[in-house]
Amino acid sequence: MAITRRQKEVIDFLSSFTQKNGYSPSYEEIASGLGLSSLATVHKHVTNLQNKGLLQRAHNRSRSIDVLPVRSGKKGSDRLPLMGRIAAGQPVEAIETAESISLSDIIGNREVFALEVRGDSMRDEHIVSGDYVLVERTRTAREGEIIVALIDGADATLKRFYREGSMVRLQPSNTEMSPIYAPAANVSIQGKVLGVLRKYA
Amino acid sequence: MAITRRQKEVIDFLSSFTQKNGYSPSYEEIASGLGLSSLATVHKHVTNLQNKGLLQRAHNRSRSIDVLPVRSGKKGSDRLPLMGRIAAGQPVEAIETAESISLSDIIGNREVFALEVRGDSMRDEHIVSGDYVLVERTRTAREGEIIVALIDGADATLKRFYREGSMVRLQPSNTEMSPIYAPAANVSIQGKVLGVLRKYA
DNA sequence: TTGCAATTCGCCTTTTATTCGCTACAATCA
DNA sequence: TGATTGTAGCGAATAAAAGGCGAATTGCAA
Repeated sequence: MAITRRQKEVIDFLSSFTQKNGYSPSYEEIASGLGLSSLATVHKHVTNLQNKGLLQRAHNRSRSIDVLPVRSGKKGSDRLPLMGRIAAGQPVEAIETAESISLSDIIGNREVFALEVRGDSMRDEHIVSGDYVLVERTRTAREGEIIVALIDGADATLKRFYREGSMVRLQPSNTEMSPIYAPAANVSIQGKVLGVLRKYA
Repeated sequence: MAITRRQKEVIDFLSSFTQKNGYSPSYEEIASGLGLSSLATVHKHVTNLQNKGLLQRAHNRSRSIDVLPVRSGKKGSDRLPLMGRIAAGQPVEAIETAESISLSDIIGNREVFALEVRGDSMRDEHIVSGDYVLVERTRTAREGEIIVALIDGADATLKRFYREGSMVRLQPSNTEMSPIYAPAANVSIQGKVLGVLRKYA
């Protein structure tokens, strides 16, 4: 069952609102959150999404919308069977499914968010424009880790982190680019990169 | 669970009062804590919340309210908030959570498996040893798609796919490597790559 | 048994959800 | 091609919860 771009926006708004406030939004709040002026439109969206099984709702009850946990496709969830290593000389279908992999293997219990990458500063690291980096929200980092840093409270960038006395060196992984040196006090670490996700069109 | 804004305020008051004093508040204390003037209103709130299973209470007993632990179960959701684009010149924490991303966005309802990549044949494509490619199981491919192919029933490789008459060209993305030419009949397509997942230690 | 807290009742206002009729667009199908 | 279906949107009218009140009543517990 297909989901439209707009419907995904609705779902995302619902879950982020509920996450933040501890209760679900009223239709009016949904409307203003999505830039709609008619409650009828909101109602239609919610009804459609309910019919698609993506959320639950009690009839005529205020703020009764529940976004259902991950809509798992036909089989299983977001967990993929790991079929083995490539170039192993065997037909892929012949390999027994022994392991599996999913985002949970990267996330663990940490607080993680995603960022879409723009620019080439980590190209030699094979992180390129359009990729999503999976970032654990943390304030500290160890030598050489890839981090998301905020410099002078203004520019967010993706770099490798090195400490040099009271200064910090933020090293791009691109031979054509120069490292950034800044006082440690001016660099605010937003998180460190746990993984990368890329989606081909 | 469906909960309204006011109900959450009530719950929050109850748990913080109980936390602070070691005993639950009387209805009068609840009323003054929430700015209410009628105990009937308090009673209605408490009754509603009890019906929703959020707290317990003994009938007609003073200060007998117990706030039940919230079954959160928030972990396990493989869906990550997408906070924005990096290098956009804005503090990451300032960006509103509007979208999200998860493996489902790549998988859809296709049949997908993962393969761990060995070797450098797609290095220029920024797919490197240790990455996991997410592969849709399919028998056909279009010009230029990245596929998993089995050559002569023996070697599974990751290459870009091009048709050239009755032959097939499998093109590595590595300037140091040469393409493989093979009769179409000897090449068995195992699937095509939808995405890449990388996990840092 | 008596006092204080909890419960119940009817009634009111505000908030929220639902429904109706209408336009427009895009994709699909015969 | 034209017809049909599904998504997306508007505003207005209606109905139902949710939230609130004061007063009367009940029921533990000292």
